[in-house]
Amino acid sequence: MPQGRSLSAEFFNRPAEEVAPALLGKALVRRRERKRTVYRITETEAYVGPHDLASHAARGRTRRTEPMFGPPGSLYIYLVYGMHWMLNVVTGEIDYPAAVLIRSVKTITGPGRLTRALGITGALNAHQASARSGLWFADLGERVVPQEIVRTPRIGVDYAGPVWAEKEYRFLISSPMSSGKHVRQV
DNA sequence: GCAGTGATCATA
DNA sequence: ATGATCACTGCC
Repeated sequence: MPQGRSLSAEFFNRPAEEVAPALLGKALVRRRERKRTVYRITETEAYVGPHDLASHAARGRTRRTEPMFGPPGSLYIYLVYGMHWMLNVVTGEIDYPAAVLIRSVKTITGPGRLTRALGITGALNAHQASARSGLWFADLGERVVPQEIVRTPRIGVDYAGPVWAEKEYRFLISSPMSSGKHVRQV
C-alpha cells in the first residue's frame, strides 16, 4: 500500500485555518508493532489561536495546553469526558498556540473513535509527528479540489459563545453519496 | 433524550 | 481539598 511522502514541519507552519483544509485527503499513518496502516483524512477542525474562545489556549498557557505552544507538526493529545482521547496536530510558529483536531478518517468517523481504533493515547502527547513516534502525516499525491470541501461550524463548542462557536472552522470532504448525486470520474 | 468518566483548572 | 467543566460516545 502506498503511503506517500511524509509531511514536514513546514507544512504545519501556517495558520490552523489553512492547515485544516489542506489535511483533507492527506494520510494519517500509524505504525504499531511493525505494522503500518494508512488512513485518509476526511474531517478536520481548526483552533486558530489564543483569541479563539473555543480553544483550550484561550485559557492561557497551562500544563494541559503547553503542547499547543510547541513546534509545528507536534502532537497535542488530551482526554475529554474522562474517556476519549483527542488527536490534534500543532500549527504555526513555536509559542503560538494553534492546532488542528483530526475528527475523522475514511471509515472511522468521530475523534474519539479514531484514537481508540488507532490506539492513540496521551503517551504521544507533545511528541513530534514522525516515523519515530509511530504516528505521522503523509501526502498520498491525491488531489482534493476546493469544490469537494465543505465548511461548517465546529462541533461541541457552544461554550465559546456565539461569535466563536459559529466560525466555520470545520472542514470535510463532501461525499458523492451524501450529496445525492453521482459524480463522473475523470 | 442523557449517563458515563476522570483529568484539569479555578477557587479556597 | 473541593467542585465545575468538558473539542465525545453509546445506549435509552
